[in-house]
Amino acid sequence: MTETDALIDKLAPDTLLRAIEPEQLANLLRSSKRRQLKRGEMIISQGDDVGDFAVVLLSGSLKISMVSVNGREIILNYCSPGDVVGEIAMLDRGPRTASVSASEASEVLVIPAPAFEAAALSNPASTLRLLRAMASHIRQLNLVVESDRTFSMAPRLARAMVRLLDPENGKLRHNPSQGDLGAFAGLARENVNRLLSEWEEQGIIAREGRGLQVLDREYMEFLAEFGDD
Amino acid sequence: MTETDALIDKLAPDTLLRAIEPEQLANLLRSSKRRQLKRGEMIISQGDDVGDFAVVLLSGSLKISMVSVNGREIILNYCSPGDVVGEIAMLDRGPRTASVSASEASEVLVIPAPAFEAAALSNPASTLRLLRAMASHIRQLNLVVESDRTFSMAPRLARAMVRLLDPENGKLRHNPSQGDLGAFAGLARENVNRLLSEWEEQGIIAREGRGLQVLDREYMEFLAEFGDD
DNA sequence: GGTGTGCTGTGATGCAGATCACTCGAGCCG
DNA sequence: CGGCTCGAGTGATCTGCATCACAGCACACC
Repeated sequence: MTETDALIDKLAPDTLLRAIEPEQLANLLRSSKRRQLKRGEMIISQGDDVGDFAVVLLSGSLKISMVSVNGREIILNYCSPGDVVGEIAMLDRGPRTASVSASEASEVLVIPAPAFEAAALSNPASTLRLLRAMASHIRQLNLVVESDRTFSMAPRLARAMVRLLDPENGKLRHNPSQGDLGAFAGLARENVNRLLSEWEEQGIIAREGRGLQVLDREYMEFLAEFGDD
Repeated sequence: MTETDALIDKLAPDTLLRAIEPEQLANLLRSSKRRQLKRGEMIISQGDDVGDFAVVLLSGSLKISMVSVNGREIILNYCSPGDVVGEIAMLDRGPRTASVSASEASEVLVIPAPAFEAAALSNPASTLRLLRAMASHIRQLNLVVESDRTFSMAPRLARAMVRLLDPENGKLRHNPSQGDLGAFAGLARENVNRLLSEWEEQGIIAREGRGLQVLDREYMEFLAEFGDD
């Protein structure tokens, strides 16, 4: 338990858990379970029809994805430590419409609905933080719809890459494969490949084995914002 | 003021405003302004960089849309009385990334951010209602991304029409033109036309002037859920 | 060593759906 | 009234991107 406390202390300062009063937090930790996930392991499966818990990522990285009826995988988002997942089905009491799995070995906190709600509502600061996080999520999704509908491949991929970009070092977080990038940005793996090759040739990105490095961030962000028409 | 009270009483029983305690509600009404909108009039414009108010629709119907850089209009959603709009930019304090306009003569309540937050947070029931509404919104958007990416025209249009369907009478709410339907479902107006003609021929829908009536709802919902592959 | 299994790289082909280019009818108004 | 704008309807064309069909490569596991 104290290790968890330690972990939480290490989280980014603006995460939901950090906004909860110490005593409420202790409460929440008491009723939650920590769980270790191996790479690829699922914590939430699309189709489960009771979503009575939420998950907070403590360390590692999670992938939120859904498989549509025709069998194609869509990666909705990646998560970093401090992020909350699974709140949607928990809050609106609907079925799980997406899966969550570990994209690398991870540690999570599994919080039962009542404990989560109690903690989130326990003080206005944490409630507002949750509301703001959900608001940003909606804004983000609106942008995804916009680019899916009106952008061509290149700017769509650029937008996906900017979303994954680590501002610190210009590398992509979560180390997605080309296939993953395709599922995230909404284009075929083959075309991801072609675009990356092209960008590498132009010196916009560099590839070192599995990882991608964005060299010309200006250009990338321009493309992500305005397309190439 | 009392007229507004009367209006609110007439709203569907499960709207956000109805979940607020009477005294808080009175408070909120005091600091808010009612406003009449003519058909087409805008209440929120994409690009405004302060979003310090939210809007509750009292009567009429609103259209939430955005224009992407390449000039195409995307209709994100339609709203019915009782719905809240503009909370996203208000909550996360970002710029307005979408516009809201009246798709018919409407009456709205314009609520300043502080009053809105105070009211929403004033009791757990209203907070939870707001959280749930936002959760459903996110779920809905995930489905939109799914269909945009993996469905062909017909099921995409079907999904859009099901979203607009009034379960009472099988008609479409908000009377969208074919162009609107296209912007809502993500396909070209010409193709909306072709699909509607086809469906009319097959007796799945009927057209009476501007309005659309869904005759075979089973079929429509099947298409919307499973596509046609 | 051999034989998976997963990711990458690249050409050739096909097609769904956007776009273009119209016509036609229905208000609406100066 | 003629001229306007706005929506519906419908063919012909064009093209971006998915799909198919490979080949090469690293790394694991027996």
